[in-house]
Amino acid sequence: MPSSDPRPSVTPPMSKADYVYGVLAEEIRSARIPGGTALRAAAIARRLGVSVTPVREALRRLEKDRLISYEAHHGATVVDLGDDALEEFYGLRAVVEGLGARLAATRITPEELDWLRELHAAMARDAAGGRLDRLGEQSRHFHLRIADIGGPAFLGQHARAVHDSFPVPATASLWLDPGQVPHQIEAHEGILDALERGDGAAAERLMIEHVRRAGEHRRDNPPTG
Amino acid sequence: MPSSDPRPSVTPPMSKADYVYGVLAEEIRSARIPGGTALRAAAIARRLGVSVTPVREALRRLEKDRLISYEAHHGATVVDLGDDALEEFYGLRAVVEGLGARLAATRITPEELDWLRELHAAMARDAAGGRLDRLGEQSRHFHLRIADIGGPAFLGQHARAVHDSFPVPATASLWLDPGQVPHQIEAHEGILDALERGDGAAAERLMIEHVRRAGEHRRDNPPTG
DNA sequence: CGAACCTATTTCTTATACGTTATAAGACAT
DNA sequence: ATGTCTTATAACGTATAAGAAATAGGTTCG
Repeated sequence: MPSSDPRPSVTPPMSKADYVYGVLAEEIRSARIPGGTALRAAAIARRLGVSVTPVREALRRLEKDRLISYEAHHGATVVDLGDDALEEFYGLRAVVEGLGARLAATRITPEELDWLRELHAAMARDAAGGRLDRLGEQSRHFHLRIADIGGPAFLGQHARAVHDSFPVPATASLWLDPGQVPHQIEAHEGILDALERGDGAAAERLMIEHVRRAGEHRRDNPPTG
Repeated sequence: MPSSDPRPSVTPPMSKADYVYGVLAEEIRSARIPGGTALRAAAIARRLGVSVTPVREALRRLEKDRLISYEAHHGATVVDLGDDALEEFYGLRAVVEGLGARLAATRITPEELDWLRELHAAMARDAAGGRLDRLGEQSRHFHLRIADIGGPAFLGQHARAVHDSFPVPATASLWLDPGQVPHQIEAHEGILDALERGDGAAAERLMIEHVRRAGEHRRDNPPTG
């Protein structure tokens, strides 16, 4: 990955609520905590060595992320979404990130394009070298960066919200399938070319097809776990 | 509005956190609390007669709604979004609700279509009778219901999140402009016809055009506040 | 005169205690 | 024997208070 990621490398001291939120979000998104699991605030507080107050705040945030459902006086439960939701997830990602790509084509700067090209080259190197384990996370950065460029004020954050609101076990990543990786790399390259040409319509179409294809592959190849 | 709204008419006792959240969300979305305002938790707690604990939970939820921004040890600030965000907001709504309409065309039931037709008839009556003040809220139900029908498991909730994540002063509603109302009513009717025909492509196209047009009108007619 | 530092104040952040509600097991009446 | 009511328990919801961090104002040193 390029090193010019603008996020601060020295993170401010994390509050305990942020810490709890980060831990639980990662465990739920990676499906290490499976859907349907009941989350008891007191137990989480004991496990992470904090009181229940920051745990409650973390649970409220996860509820807004649609990763847990909350019922008054009953507790929190990790959401359990079926195949219908999976199809909607990829359909929504397609149109949202497609819009981001279309807008990005008209306002991307050479520096931003270089950053994406660098990231893409790193992915191509990893793919050629068989280092498939990093590709999923790098692809996430690729997609969300384009959405941020196309819609820095509003769209990018919503694209991130959509992207992070669906629990996907790591074993379900398209990028772990050696037969699929070349096609994905090629799709990314086509999108980059469209962005460089300033061809918003093509960028949108290619992004939509790319994400839809990922959804179809995910549907036909359920996670092994 | 039709009376067959499936939500329970007897609402469970609202928690204080829900109460605080509801009050603040309404005040921010209606722009009664303008963008850039600093929100102090203790002051809110005093004003609403609760302690800071439920206030903090409400603020965390509003942060996830992107109605406020939160900075550690500094406090919450009502978001202040510019014209760029406005354009992104309507663009995002267009593609998300367009996808909802496309999916809805293939799975809408006669009962659901009847409900929408009833709502539409009520809007047409109010429009003809000059009762423009209700149209904005009714239109919100119209759009979100279609999204819920098209994507009941996932898409509908995200459409709602997008719709509610942008502060729009009541004075900015398209539906208060008597010159625009007939066009909007006509657009809704065209969408309903496409849904009835099961023509997903047309429903998506019409919904996108409808929302985009609303965004353009909003851009050319800033709120009078 | 300006910049850096210290301190007082304000506000957020967390922990703890108490009240409230849901759930399930057991007793009682039918 | 079954259905309902009672009660015990466990979990959530809220208030309060103590602790931590950031900001502003004044002071001191260069």
